Amino acid sequence: MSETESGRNPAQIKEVLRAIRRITRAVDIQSKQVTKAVGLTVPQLVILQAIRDNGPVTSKRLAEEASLSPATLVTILDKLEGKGLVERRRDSRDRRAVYSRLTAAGETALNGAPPLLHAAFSTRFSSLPPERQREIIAALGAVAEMLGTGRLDAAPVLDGAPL
Amino acid sequence: MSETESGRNPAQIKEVLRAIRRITRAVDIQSKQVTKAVGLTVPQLVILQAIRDNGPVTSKRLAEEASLSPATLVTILDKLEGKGLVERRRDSRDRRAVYSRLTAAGETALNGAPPLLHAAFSTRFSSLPPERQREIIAALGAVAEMLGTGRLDAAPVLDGAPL
DNA sequence: TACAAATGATTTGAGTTCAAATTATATGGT
DNA sequence: ACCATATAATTTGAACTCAAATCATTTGTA
Repeated sequence: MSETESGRNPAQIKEVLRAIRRITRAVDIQSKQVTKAVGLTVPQLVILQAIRDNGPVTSKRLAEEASLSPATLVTILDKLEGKGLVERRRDSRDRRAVYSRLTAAGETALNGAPPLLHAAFSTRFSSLPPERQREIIAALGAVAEMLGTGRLDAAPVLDGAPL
Repeated sequence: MSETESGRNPAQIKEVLRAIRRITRAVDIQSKQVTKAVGLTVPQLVILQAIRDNGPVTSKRLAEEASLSPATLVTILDKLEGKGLVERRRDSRDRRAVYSRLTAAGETALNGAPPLLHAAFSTRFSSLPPERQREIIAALGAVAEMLGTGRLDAAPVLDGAPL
């Protein structure tokens, strides 16, 4: 079945789509498991981390940081605020902007949180040769790029791993 | 801190997670665009294709084929049946099983459907050297494998190794 | 000054996704 | 035959996701 056609190759494209679906599903399932274990979903943990790592930060920036739409971000922030893990406050200078910061409870929750990707994945991935790890990350990044995510400030992603 | 070789490399893992989020987002956005253009979402199209390619087929098989949970599959099948593109019928021998098939309208809809991944992606991906294409597909597959083979069972994600 | 355009956050509406519980049917063991 | 277990589909409940519309505020321009 190995025809090496140089033009469009729908079969290859289909493979890509298929792999993406498998990855998405695996992540979803993992997310449910984490949720059951810690009471926080993966997106919630991601945002919590982003707030911790960036200090008081606007919603706009958080959305970019986490590759989420503003709409999605707000719903997650609503949940986190509802749980008392995050505090939102309007900037007094520019009253359109809203800054989020962790509460003490938020810090605590984050410290007790599990790794965001399945432990088994971490183990397997870490046991690959560093070179292979870089290849995989580069490939994922390339796919994201080609899919048009480009939009973002793409610079920092490619530290010494040229495609 | 020199954590060069202690095994785990959180930074790399984080890169992977980040890339996956970007891919997921790109696919979501693409899906919305397709929906607006065709009136069918990407998952709906995927299932439609799977039915066409597999003939009358059980829900269980469809779920596996598309890497979706049974629950998700049913809701999509509900939508497709509601639109008159798919027909479900119980097997008379094994009355637990339900077979889906395309209606004439379903065939038509599928013939007019656009490629499932953004045209821009197809162009870019197809213009890569075949070898690079294979590399990327292999990398995606490897990630799916490492994530998915979760084989669940007993993998308590406890011991609070924080991220 | 006044008013339009831009910006930031939010709400609304529709869809997807999963686990867990439920319903219906089949199969295997006693 | 009878009942326990297994299998297939479905329902239920809770999150996530986005685009588009909306509200509030700021900035730029006539």
